[in-house]
Amino acid sequence: MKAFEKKQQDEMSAIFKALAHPTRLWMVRELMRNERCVCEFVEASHLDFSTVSKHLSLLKQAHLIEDDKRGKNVYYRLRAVCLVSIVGCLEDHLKALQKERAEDRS
Amino acid sequence: MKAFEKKQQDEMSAIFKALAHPTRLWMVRELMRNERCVCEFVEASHLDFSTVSKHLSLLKQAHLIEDDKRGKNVYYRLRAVCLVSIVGCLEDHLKALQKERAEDRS
DNA sequence: ATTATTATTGGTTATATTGCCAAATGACAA
DNA sequence: TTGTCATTTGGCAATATAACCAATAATAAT
Repeated sequence: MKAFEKKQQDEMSAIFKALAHPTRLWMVRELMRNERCVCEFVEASHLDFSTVSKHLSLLKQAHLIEDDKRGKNVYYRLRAVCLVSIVGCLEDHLKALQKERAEDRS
Repeated sequence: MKAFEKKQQDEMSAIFKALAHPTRLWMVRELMRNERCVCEFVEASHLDFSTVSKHLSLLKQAHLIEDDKRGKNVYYRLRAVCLVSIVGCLEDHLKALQKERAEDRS
């Protein structure tokens, strides 16, 4: 494999790794609806501030979200628009699997 | 969050986790082209047979691929067709990022 | 039947990830 | 300046992951 292909593959698996944690996937899906500040995630998740901040920073490193300091707060929003279609695609896939399982049972 | 939503979210992050390892992502991309038997992956990756087998079994557990024993060999093939568009989507995203970086440098 | 081939499973060790706490930073407010 | 609020960073303990080797299973070939 050529070097730039390898690099792209590693970047892509870093993106998947960022989405691989339930909390981070939840965060991304929240940001698909609207921007949010860190404290809103803290409140909704009952996780420590530091934990939330680290999850967000990991998503940012993967270039999936971006941030923006306004007043006292740091606001995060979606950067990778393609996540919307990716999540939609996988939702359909999971629904199809569930339907298969339901039919197998009957 | 409702229970079935939570379950779906966990299943989805399991899918992302399965794709998060460079070797497994490579495997999926190979299977996007054609079915392959375990020994072909072993040969191409220079990894141990057991390592390859475990990676494949993880992808199978995530319902992304399926297998089929024929003769001496176990053949794996893609099950989740949506992976094709997902990978394509992310390739475009990464290319766009790279272009941005190139423009920032100039 | 015996042996060879292909793949999976179990066990171990090294490394990575996650979560919390405590401490540091940065911006606004008094 | 001093203090306060929102966030980030560093450090630590618990848990999860990945790689290899060895042992086992299943099937094909002799």
